[in-house]
Amino acid sequence: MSRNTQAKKKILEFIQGSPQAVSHAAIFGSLQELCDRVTIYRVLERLVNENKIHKIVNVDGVINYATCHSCTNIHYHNHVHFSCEKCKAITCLDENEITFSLPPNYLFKESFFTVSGVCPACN
Amino acid sequence: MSRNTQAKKKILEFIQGSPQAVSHAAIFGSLQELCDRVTIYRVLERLVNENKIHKIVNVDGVINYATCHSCTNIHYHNHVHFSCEKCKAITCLDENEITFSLPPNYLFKESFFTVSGVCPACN
DNA sequence: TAAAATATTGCAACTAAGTTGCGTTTTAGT
DNA sequence: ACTAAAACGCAACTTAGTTGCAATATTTTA
Repeated sequence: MSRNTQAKKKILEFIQGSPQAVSHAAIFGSLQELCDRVTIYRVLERLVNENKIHKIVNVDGVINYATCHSCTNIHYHNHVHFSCEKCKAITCLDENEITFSLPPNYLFKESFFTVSGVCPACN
Repeated sequence: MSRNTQAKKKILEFIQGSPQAVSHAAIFGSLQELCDRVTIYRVLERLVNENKIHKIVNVDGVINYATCHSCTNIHYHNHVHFSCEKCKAITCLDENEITFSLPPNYLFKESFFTVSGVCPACN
């Protein structure tokens, strides 16, 4: 059973308090003295397994994390994530629901839709 | 001006001859004695800049490369890439054209649409 | 076609992201 | 408060990708 530790609480609060998706490096940078960097990786893994947060793979390959706003048990993150080239912010464009269909005999598990460019704040 | 070297020719041939997107590691594994691994990274960068190939960021964050089938000058890879959990193959589902619209004041540059799951061969 | 200019390569060393093993500490249930 | 299991810290490791620089290969042009 998963335990509600100090590190887990603080990390989840940090992600929930952020308007953007955050990377491991960003969490470690902000919560420096909270815990070891390995613990952050392990907490993030637990939070993903518990459906509290979800992963977003950035265009450079770095994994970022954001809270699930509208997910119950079934994860269906079929909205667009926007990655700004200038300020590096990764935001969820929830208004953009994407629909697509897989060809026959494909089994769906997860989807990642990321668009890169420049966000309004940097434009 | 870009030169057409041995390494570049062979690497492009290899990518063109592959039915799937390939990673740096896969290229290095197959073309072992062709050149240094750093050269592969640099050749891939050049091929991307010349619009001969395009990048696909896999769900695990590893970057893969595939040839551009239907691109002229403007890159618009708005089709779905499928990443198989079992055989690890990354294929282009060209039949799935995705349409979406960005909110006002967003500048579009690139898009990455990846779906993970199990492909027909492994299912 | 030989020389000069410059793009490309190999090597070694480096960074950044993420993982693993293991002994110790903390948490939750009784 | 006791105990078992979960979580932690630390150190070491892997994998992906980058950088600087001297040596080599490709093009250009004379």
